Amino acid sequence: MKSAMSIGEFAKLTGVSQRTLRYYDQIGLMKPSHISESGRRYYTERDLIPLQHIIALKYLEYPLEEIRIALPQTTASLKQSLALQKQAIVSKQEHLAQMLKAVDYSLSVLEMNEEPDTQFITFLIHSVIREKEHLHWMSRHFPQQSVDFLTETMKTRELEITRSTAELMQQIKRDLPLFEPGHPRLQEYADKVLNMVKETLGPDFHMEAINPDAFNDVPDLHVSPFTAEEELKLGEVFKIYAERQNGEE
Amino acid sequence: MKSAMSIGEFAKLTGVSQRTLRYYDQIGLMKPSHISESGRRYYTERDLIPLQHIIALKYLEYPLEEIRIALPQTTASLKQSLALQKQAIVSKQEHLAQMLKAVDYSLSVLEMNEEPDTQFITFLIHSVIREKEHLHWMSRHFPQQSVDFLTETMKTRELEITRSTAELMQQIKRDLPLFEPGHPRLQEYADKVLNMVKETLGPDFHMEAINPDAFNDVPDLHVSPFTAEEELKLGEVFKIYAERQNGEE
DNA sequence: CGAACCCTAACGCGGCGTAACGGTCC
DNA sequence: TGGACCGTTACGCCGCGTTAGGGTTC
Repeated sequence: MKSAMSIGEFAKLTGVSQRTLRYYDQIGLMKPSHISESGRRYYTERDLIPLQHIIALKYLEYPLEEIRIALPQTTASLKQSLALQKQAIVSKQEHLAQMLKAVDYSLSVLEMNEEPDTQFITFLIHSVIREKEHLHWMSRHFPQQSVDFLTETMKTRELEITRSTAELMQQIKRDLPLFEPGHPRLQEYADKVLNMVKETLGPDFHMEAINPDAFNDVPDLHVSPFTAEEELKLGEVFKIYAERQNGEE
Repeated sequence: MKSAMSIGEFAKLTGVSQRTLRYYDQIGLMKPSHISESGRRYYTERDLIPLQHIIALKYLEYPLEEIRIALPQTTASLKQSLALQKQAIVSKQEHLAQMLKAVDYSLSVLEMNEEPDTQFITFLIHSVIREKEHLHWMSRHFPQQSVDFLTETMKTRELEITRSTAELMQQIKRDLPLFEPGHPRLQEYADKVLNMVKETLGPDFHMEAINPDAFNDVPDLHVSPFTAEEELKLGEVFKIYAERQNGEE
């Protein structure tokens, strides 16, 4: 029975640093079994148990203050506290899943082309950040049918759709300054955009059904893949596209 | 064009606090477009773009210092940096999955019985913390066949096995002080334990094949569901069990 | 006696929140 | 002129790591 250890020995035995042990002593979380007259801390095997408790709860990311409270707790409150902690873990997992999605989008766009735009990456990440708000906004302003269609589509084809949308936007950004709004190249892009919209929102979706006021209400203000100038020119492109469509019919 | 905003207006517009904007100014991460003679900060719409970049990278949990470096970066290094960030996210996810497992074990044990033991919960959490080391230790000292069997079993029946193991240990802890080592109740427990071992390590596993020295090498020292006294008494129980087995055959 | 250990005190980290106290704008 | 805004300065948070400077043990 090696009953009394110095702080150094105890630290080696447990893998907890001397500084940490002194800190736990200081905040009253765990005091050593004995303290000599000269102030030296001596630990025994009995100190292992509370320390292992602390390590276990720290692993679950309890703050030290909570650990102090939780250590001498009853079953009921322990259960409750663990349930809370579980909730916290789950929401962190959700957060991480979102982050992972954002990174994956960004990486797949970066791999796609030579000269990517940081603004574009930013846009992608923001579209993940604001995903929930966007959906909420849509369910306020778009027909329920379209929202359902989108949710369904996203479940299975999210990465694919994000990628091709991103690719299309990049092409538009590249060619927009090179051609007139009426040029076949840009008109083709307009057509592609509308097809993508139909693909994601369903064939029954029509832009005309949306109240234009809805767009004054868009949540993530000012985060767009396009500059103000680009958006203006794009507006012209779509105007011409609409006119030609009406003319043909 | 409302081009110049005070810090208050800009904060409302972007949802970023005044304190944060001043802090970003202070550390040179993002300075306002203009500063008046009296020292007031004025922001314009142009300031939105770098701020959105910052928000996006913060979302990916980049530290501010990295953001400052990353903002004017080339494609190649941006890609590399994102790949690193992805790695970090994935390992955090793994960590969270482990935490979740630990909490779930603990909760399922707490739900199982009336009078649970904090030491027992601690043991469960530590068994998750040390999972990898345990497996590594086993692959050094146990036959490969048994390790493979265990890995396979765990893939499908982990929670179930953990639960029943926990239940058995709790029963043992409860009855151990009440009976003599040779008592049928305790002998039955010994039998159950050996059956559980066979169930998880495979029917071909035999304790005698293991070098006793292996147990001087166990990684998570001193974290056991039993006290030293309990372990001693348990030793006697198993000794008697082994003698009776040999006698019968 | 000296090396190896121990002690306390104090700063630093990151990203702000939150006073406290005073100047500036309309 | 007064109230709403703005400014700087500085402490606090959390869980220690990391000196710095000195005492104790064998």
